[in-house]
Amino acid sequence: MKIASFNINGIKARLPVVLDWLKEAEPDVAILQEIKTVDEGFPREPFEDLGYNVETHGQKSFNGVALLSRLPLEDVVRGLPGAEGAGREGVDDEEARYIEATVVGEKAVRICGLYLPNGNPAPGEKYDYKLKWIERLSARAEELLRLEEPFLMAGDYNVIPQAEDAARPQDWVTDALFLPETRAAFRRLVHLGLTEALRARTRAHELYTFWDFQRGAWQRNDGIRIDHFLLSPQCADLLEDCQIDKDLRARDKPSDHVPIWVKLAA
DNA sequence: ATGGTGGACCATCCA
Repeated sequence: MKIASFNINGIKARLPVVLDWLKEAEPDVAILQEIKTVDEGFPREPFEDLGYNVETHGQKSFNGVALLSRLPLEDVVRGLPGAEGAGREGVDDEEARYIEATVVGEKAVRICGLYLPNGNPAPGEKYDYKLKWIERLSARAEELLRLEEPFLMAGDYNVIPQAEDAARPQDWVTDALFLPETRAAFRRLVHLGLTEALRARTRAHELYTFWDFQRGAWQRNDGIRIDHFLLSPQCADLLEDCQIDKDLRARDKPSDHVPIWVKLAA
């Protein structure tokens, strides 16, 4: 089973790119972030025409996540638990950033798709919200780990785990994506017992998933690795491959992110 | 210190 994650930065602007990618990459499951539309505004038909079931958790203009799957998506849950009092002043979790569903192939895999808050500027309300969001995600991971079944949490974490995951780490030292407190929170999540799929497959450097639209970041390969797959132990046992589709960034009207995918024996 | 680009959408917010 091939499962891909892609922050598409707006489905309305990215529809041709995403459809072309699906036809080429042929993932069984696609986890999308930043659809930037309400559920009713998501163009379901072109994806259904490619054989995908579609589940969305959207909002107007910002954020929004979706799951596409050739196999049925079962037990869909929208939103990350524990939003009570976790939001910024007056915001809470109207921010649509999380969706879960189960896909049953040879084995059942629980798929958690997430768009973790950016958190800038830090310090501030937005950064507090980001750190709380990671703690809520960790609490959900602990719940799922108790089941001792295959699950994965994938998406745009907005976390640069280590200096080697940025072309210019010195440019990010005061940024919410790379602050020590951010990296420590991400490390605590992983250390609950999850496996970071890409690093389980390679220690190679210059493996990035995001290049800013500004300052010619792509042309200078000034990238960062912030899109991740975290696997439960039972899921990690099924891991066959994990790669980044870097070439998507060079196309017309690209997203600022590129897809990352895993292959599971499931 | 600022503005550089891009998306959603129409006055700015977010990244």
